[in-house]
Amino acid sequence: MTDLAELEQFLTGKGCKLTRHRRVILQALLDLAGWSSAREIHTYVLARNHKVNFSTIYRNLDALTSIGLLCRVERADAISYYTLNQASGHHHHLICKSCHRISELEFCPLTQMDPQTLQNFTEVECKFDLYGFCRDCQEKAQEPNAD
Amino acid sequence: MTDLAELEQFLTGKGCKLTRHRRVILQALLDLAGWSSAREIHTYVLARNHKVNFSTIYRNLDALTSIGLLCRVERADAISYYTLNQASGHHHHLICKSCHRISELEFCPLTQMDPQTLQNFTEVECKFDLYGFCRDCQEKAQEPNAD
DNA sequence: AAGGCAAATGCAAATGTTTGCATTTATCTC
DNA sequence: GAGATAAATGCAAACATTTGCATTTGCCTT
Repeated sequence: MTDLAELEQFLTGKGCKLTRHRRVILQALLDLAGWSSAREIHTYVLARNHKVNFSTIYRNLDALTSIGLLCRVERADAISYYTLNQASGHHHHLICKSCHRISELEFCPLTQMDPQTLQNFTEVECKFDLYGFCRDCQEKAQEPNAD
Repeated sequence: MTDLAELEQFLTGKGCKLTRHRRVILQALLDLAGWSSAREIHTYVLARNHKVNFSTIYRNLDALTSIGLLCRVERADAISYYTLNQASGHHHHLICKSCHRISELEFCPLTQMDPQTLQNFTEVECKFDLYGFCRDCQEKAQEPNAD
């Protein structure tokens, strides 16, 4: 989904109301075109003269994530980042602990697990992410005067 | 490790100082014998007349976790719980979204992954936990007058 | 035992995020 | 289109947790 009308249709199809704020937030996510924090999105919509409360941003990012419109990732510094979900569906992430670059992982551990190991738990959600140092950050760390 | 002396030896072996507070916190973890939150541990040590600051609790739980003495799990309600690490080594968890019961998983996705999918990331840490409803909570949800 | 140094601590303030509650808004039904 | 209803919002306060900085403490060397 790459245009506003399509996103809005998906939203109403899920029984969500189409508010002015939601439209502005979705447009921000389209414009920012990548991973953004709640703060960045808030700053962006304020700069476009839309007065929106911070908690409204959070509540909407949450709502949009639970209907599958957004993808949420928590970086190593504990700040959450959001992006419009590409068609690829359920997936996980590999996140750099230094530059915070996020890349996708096709692999989902839940599909590899023997059902009996789940001990009859139902509606199982899989929280899985890998944190390491990407190639660029390893190289930087080896330079003589690197920080 | 099930007694204080053994824990203390492990601590100093890792180059950590053996402070009064650390001893008290370790004893609390031994006494509480299961999963406890920072708040619960703080309350427990205060009740035993040891005045310890909250941030000291957090800093120590963090330090003890990074040297492998404790195991930390974040519940679905975003509160972190800690317990003394049993000998079993690296593992992950299955956590009930309703009663917050925590059970162990032998399975670690990182060991199942093709190295090339890690895109040359180094020092890769695996954050993996499953959240669902345990058998007991499913049954309770089906009772006519359940909440 | 005395002195020095790094690690640990107390305190207060800040972090990102969530929540309770009164008010507003979008959408549905007539 | 008017009115009803549930969802969405603004605001302020709360949440668990972290951090900066000055002070204290444990431990190593002499």
